[in-house]
Amino acid sequence: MDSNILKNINLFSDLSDDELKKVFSKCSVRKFSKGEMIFFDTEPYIGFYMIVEGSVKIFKILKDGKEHILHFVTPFNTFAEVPLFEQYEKIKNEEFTYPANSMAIEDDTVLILIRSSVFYSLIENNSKLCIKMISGLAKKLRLMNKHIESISLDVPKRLAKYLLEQFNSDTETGKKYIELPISKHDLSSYLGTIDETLSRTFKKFQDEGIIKVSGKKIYITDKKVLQKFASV
Amino acid sequence: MDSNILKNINLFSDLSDDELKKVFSKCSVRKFSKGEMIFFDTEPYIGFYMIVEGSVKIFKILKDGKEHILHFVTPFNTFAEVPLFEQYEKIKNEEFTYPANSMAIEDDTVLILIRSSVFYSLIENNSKLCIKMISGLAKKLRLMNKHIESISLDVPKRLAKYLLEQFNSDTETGKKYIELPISKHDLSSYLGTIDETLSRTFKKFQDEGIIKVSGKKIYITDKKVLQKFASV
DNA sequence: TCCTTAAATTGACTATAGTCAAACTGTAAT
DNA sequence: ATTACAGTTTGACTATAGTCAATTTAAGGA
Repeated sequence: MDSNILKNINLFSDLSDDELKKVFSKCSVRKFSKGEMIFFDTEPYIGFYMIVEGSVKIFKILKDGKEHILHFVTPFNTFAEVPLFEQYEKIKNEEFTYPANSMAIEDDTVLILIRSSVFYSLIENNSKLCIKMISGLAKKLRLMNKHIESISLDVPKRLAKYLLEQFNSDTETGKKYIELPISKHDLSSYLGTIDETLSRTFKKFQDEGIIKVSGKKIYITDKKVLQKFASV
Repeated sequence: MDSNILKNINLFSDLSDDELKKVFSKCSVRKFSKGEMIFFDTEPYIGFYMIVEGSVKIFKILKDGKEHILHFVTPFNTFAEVPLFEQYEKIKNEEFTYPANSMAIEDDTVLILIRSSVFYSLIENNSKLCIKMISGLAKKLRLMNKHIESISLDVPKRLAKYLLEQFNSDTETGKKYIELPISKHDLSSYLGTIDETLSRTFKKFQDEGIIKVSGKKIYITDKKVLQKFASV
């Protein structure tokens, strides 16, 4: 594995080969297996991560032991960049912790760690990189806005929205089904509900002839009605 | 009103006097009265706003007419910067709309509009400004994370958290009460509930001797118990 | 001050989704 | 094939918060 993998990361796509090599020489690459923790919200912040392969969930654990999933992150995206530019001094002094927990949810999840200090020196006089960074954060904000919006809806609406998003983001044309990229348990947590309620909602949709569930494959049999459910 | 007011805006605090004058000459300053709309989520995006005086709410309207408040914005902060660096081409062609609605919630709310093009040219070779921008977005992301986390809690927890945040952010020391900066109706919408439930929750806290409500003044009589309520 | 309107509160009821416990299914390992 | 286990589903019950309607309180204008 060499510095070329960094080219795939959106954030770094404008860097020169020299810069890429320089950055790469200071990065750590690590492979995680399914269920392995990447960081806890109790440990000191040292930098952000990029996903090369696999996927990752970012979550909080509530006092009753329940987890609440904030994001899923997929290849070529970054996570845990939020604290980077906050509390500059505190990060330097290792007084700052990660804002949430993070776990690999697939085997062979390959991550690259960019330490804060490396990124600081890189970004200092590179306004193109800055602007990439801004775009990335803006995109996250947009997603979170959507997430907040949908949380105030009822569970069927939330599920319908999620299914349609997956369906529409699937690039393959003509496909009549989606493959859930995450476990149903993680999906309930992401949708802000519990396994039982999610299960019942799937059943409800199935009974109404809108979808057909077969494991992680969800056949969309009546997109129109699903859209009607999802419409706020 | 001259270009010096821009100095108060966090984002611009590092600009030179010359730069400030240049920016200011291209800005529009407008005063809004309470309840006046600033933009709708249907109109083309032209730029972001800064608050000099007053305050603003950012919200979505659901199909049943209910509004869901995403943020409150207070003086010296910016809002609606999210689309700035997304869809660069689309913004130029005015194909992009504001992502939510925005309304002044106080009389004499003074706003400055920075058009996208002005900001593009300003940020191009100013990495200090870029970094400020990044910090601002990062801060918003952090707040939204908190917001998402709290929405999954029950209403008493959400209210307790909100009251404590207000209480702790109040700089005046020794103050035993907080003054709600927004209407109770807006508060319910922000907390993701409705007026009746908020009212009952205030009453519950009052009956338990934790707070004393008198209009917008909320006396915190038992901070410890309130904290216990808020603890996730 | 009264009058009008908006904001806030209360009660009775309903619906939605969470809890708990049990049963079932599918998959992977022996 | 058998076992073991995690993941999923189902049922009965409960709790939380939303709905609707009515009332009370507060606030702003004439």
